[in-house]
Amino acid sequence: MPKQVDHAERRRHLARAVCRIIATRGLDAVSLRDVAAEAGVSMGAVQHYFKTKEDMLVFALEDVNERGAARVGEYLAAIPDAGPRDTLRGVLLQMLPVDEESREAVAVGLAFWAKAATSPRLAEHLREGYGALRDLIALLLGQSKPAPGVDAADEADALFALAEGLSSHILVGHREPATAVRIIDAQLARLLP
Amino acid sequence: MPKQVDHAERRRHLARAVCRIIATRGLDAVSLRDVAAEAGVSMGAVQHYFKTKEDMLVFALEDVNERGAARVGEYLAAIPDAGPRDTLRGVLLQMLPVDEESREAVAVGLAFWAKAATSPRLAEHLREGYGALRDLIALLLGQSKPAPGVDAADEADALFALAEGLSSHILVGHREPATAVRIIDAQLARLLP
DNA sequence: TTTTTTACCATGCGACTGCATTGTAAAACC
DNA sequence: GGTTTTACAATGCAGTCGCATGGTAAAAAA
Repeated sequence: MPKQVDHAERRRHLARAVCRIIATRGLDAVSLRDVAAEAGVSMGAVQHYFKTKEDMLVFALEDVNERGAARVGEYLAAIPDAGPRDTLRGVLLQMLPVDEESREAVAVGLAFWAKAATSPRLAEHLREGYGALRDLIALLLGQSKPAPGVDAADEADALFALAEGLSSHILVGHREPATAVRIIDAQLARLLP
Repeated sequence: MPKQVDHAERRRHLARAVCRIIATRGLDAVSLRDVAAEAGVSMGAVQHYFKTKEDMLVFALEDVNERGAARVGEYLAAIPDAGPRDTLRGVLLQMLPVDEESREAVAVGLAFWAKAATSPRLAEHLREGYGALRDLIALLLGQSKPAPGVDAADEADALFALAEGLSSHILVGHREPATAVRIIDAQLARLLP
């Protein structure tokens, strides 16, 4: 065998190149050649690590989801003594594209979301990725002593959809992050008086 | 000149073929040849009516937005004596993909929305298209005697983003329309007691 | 040392792309 | 009735695409 190589790490390296291209030039600008160039390897290397282009895209989606989950995990670990309400607020605000990293994550997510409308396979992968986040929101909401008559599951879906919609608006430049923060705070104030 | 032809009508005919392809196979499956086949014309005809592919896509976006606005207009005309609150609810529910027509509109909108993340020109077109709808929501919300402390502009943005997010979830099969209706009703109940 | 396996790289191929070009039939205009 | 203009149709072209193929260098396994 040739020089020992961390297979998974090389794949993540390529996945990040994919995400960078998606965030800057869009999903349909992703070609095997451009990914290779962006990652600084030859095209043969890309083919070596991914059997097909679709495999590469699916892996990139899983990777960006994992990184997003890791970010949320780090955030939660950094505020161990926060109450569920503040934690919930923090998690929701982390979904917004405010810096380059989160902007990229949201752009990639939106691109795949659109593609999932006509691809059941991608839709299933998205459900896996976003399900955990929605469950976390529902859990935190339930722990936050919501106002009477509040259905935790439905309201978690609502908060999730709201944050996603706001993220899209910010991403294309129609709204400012500050507006989204105000809206989310107003919503939390109504849900958790 | 050859047989007199309604130029605008022919363009709309092609635009609808574009939207059908986007809704069933995705935005990147749109090629001039496929559009021609879907519309039942030759490829030369498509080139005759649109100088470039991008022009065709932009026109298709404007057309689907116009049709959406027309639908809302018809809905409003059909319930002339409804109160602003019921009207608001009706408009929001019209944004959800419940039948084939609305599903197509949402799929096309989502596809362009994702593309707008990396295309300022498309982002501007989207803003024009969605701005009127958001203003309508804000107007209806203001007329509905909202609860004290409610910022009509922010809450219109919130309702808009919420309906959009829910629409995406329904579109990819993650949620049922009934869930979205429940969530929107709960939100309206909180805003307009 | 020989063999095998891994990690690439370079190249080529057929399919497809948007777009330009050219041709043609028909109807409005002079 | 000839001319011009419009509405297509057919074809060609350069470029790009995903993917298959074949080769090479290196290191683990024998």
